[in-house]
This record gives sequence, C-alpha cells and structure tokens, in this order.
Amino acid sequence: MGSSRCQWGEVKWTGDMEKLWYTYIGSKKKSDPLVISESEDSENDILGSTWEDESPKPTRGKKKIDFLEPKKVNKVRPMQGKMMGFGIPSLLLGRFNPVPSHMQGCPFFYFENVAGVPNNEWDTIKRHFNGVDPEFTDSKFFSATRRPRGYVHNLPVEDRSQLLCTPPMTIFEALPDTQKYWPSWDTREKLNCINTRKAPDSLCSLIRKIFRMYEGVDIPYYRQQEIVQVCKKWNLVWVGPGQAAPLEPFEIELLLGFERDHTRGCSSMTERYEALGNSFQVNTVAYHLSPLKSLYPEGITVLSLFSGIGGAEVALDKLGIHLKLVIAVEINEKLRGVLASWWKKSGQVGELKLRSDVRELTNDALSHLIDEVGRIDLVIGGSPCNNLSGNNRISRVGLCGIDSSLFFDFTRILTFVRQAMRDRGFL
DNA sequence: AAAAGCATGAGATGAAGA
DNA sequence: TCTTCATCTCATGCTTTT
Repeated sequence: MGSSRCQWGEVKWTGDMEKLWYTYIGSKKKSDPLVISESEDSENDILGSTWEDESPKPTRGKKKIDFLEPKKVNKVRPMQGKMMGFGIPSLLLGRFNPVPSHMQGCPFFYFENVAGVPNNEWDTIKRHFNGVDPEFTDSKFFSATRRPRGYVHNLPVEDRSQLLCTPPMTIFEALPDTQKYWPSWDTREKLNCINTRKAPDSLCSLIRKIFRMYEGVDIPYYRQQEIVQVCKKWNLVWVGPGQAAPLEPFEIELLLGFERDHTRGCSSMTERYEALGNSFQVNTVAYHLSPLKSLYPEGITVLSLFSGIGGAEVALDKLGIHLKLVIAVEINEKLRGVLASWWKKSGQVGELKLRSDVRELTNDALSHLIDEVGRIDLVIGGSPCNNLSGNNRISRVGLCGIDSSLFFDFTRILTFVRQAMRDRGFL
C-alpha cells in the first residue's frame, strides 16, 4: 500500500522515497493524501481532477490539507500582539514595566536567549535579574530571517536608531540570484530561524526528483504545499530550476549582519553552521545597543560572555562605538580565533582579552580582572540555549540542563561586577 | 579521525472560527 | 469566551561515509 508504480520519465516514486519524504516533512500521519493519491491511477493525480472532486473532510486530529487552488493570498500578519508579539519595542513603549531602581545604571547589561522556552523559564530568568522584564524582539523586523528572542537589559529605550546601512529585508533582496528560480507558489518573503545544522543533501535531491517526475505537467497543488512545507522547515532556497538547497555559510553571515567569510576561521563546515546558528542577529542587537553611542563617546569597556563569533562586538563596532577594551569569554578555541581575526581585520585599536570559560571567572578571578581593567561599562551575552530550544527533542529540560545552566554564571558574574562597580563609585 | 547522514515530536503561540 | 488548527523551534545521538 502506498508503494506506487507510477512513473514519470526516468524517476520512479518508491516506497522508500515516500517514507523519506514524510520524514523530512515531519509528519507522523501515514494517512495523508500522498498515499491515497498514488494508490490507483496516476493520470488523475497529474490532471488534478480527483482532487477537485474529493471533498476535504476535516477529520478531528488529522491534518487538514487543501486540495483545491488557494482562494486567497497570504494575509499580512499584524506586527503587534500581546506580550509575546515581537513587535519593534519602540512602538510598544509603556507596555513594559520599568527597570527596578537597583538594577539601573552602570554597568549596563544585555542578556539574550530563545523566546520559546519550556516551563515558563522566562519567569525564572526574570527572577534572577531581580525582576527585569524581558523584551521580546523578532529579527524579521531587522533582516530577512525570523529570529524570535527574549532580551533582558537595562539599556535606555528612548532614541534608539537602526544601523544606517539597512540590511536586505526580504529573501529576494538578500539572495537576488535565487529569484529567477523561485516557483510562483512559494510565497515566502522571510526565511525561518537559522539553526545549527545544514539540511541533508538527500532532501534536496528528493525535491529535484519530484520536479523531474512532474516534468511537462503542473505539479499538483497538494504537492506544491508539501514542497513549500519542507522548504520552510529546512530553510531551503531555490538555486536552480526545481533545485532547492540549504543556505551557504556566507549567505547566513550576510543575513545575520556579518561580513562575508566572517567565520572562515572555523575548522569545518559543520562547526561553521553551528557557530552561525548560535549567533546574534547583528542589526537587531545594534538597534537595542544604539543608545550607548551617545553615552560613551570616548569608547566603551565590555565584558562579553559566551561571545561565540562576536556578534556583540560587531554590533557595537557597526554602531561606531569605540571598543576601548573587550574581555571576551568563549570556550571554543576556534571561535576565539574568529573573534581575534575580526578584531585585527577590522582595525581595532583597543585591547582584546580572551578567556575560555565563564566558570573560571570566579569571584577571585573577577576581582583581579576588575582591578586590572578598572571599570566595566557593559556585560553582554547569550547563554547556551540547547536545553531550552524547541528543536531539542532529547534534552529540552530547561535552565537546569547541562549547558543552559551556564545561565546562572551570567547572573552570578553580573551581580559581582555590579557590586564591584558600586564599591568603586561608578554607579 | 572527521564529517555528513539519518531518525527522532512536544509544546507554545496566535489566528480564525464557534 | 472558548475551541480548533496550522505553524514554528540558536538540537541530540546514533550510524554511515569519506
């Protein structure tokens, strides 16, 4: 059942292919119309007549699929919403509680993590920041990719500004070469969230085969929907006729607001995808950090935790804020190298201090460090999200997870630094 | 040894409908 | 106001290939 004998040209649709296809779509349902469609004769499938006669029965618990042509075009979703609406925050001023007085002032702090966390962990995060509300922002308002994130900070929100160099805001603007291959029925304007893994080539060749199967005839609407579904799920773009492919690292770099080949220093493609998937979207962060420019005309001293490929540093630099001194803490040696090479390449004249592990920044170590540097103006970073991300099906256990628990080092370090600044009269 | 392929859903959100 | 339904998610661990 389901294994079809129908054949178009050289390509035969086998049971194995079908199984793989549905694995990639992510559907558990084996009673989807694909099976029905190819059980009997394939002629009707191609012509689509079967599907127009078939009245879609919205059975409970099953996924409803439109068999007919779409009646209306995609609606534009309103940009505002409730607490989790991910609007541009300046439009929502007054919605957030003010930062408690004892959390205001020097040093500023800026913490980032994924928006969709289990167990109401944002409440826990808020509690560990002494009641500072997270601000939820989606990078789709600053770039061509989605990236819904929560940011806890005590930065001023008045007089924010975006980078003068506005990034491409749509897929076609970001990837103009792909436009001529984009099927009309793939109506995406924004890419989904960049993650840490590349889509497998087997999926892309499967899509190629499907296009070859329907060579000369229209691809049925339900099949178009399936293809769009996998493209969304795996963030594929069209790089040839009927040919979808994952984003190249340099494309992700540009989408996230970095220079091309920013992560060239990584030791492998796998590592490069992983580092980029874990990174900030530079323009979004720059928007939040923009008020710092007028506050620190002489330059800024930054403690950057979980630095990764240096999204925070790049954002500050793009804002034109002079980096007097950056203490960057990053456990991956290659990524420290990426940051160091950017530091040199971008002509920084300030000092870059590299540390490897936030856990090694004990109170004693911090004390020494602060004696050495004097004053810290900004503590910034995003702690590991693997135990929080919805993509994790194995160990999505929350903040207590083996990696995500490093969050508590962020607040521990922040508390110590704030106290030290207070002791030195910098508050 | 290193890199890539492959199999693995729940849970939250928000729009639309009842 | 309540229900339904589509949509999306900074991934992990094992196996296979290079």
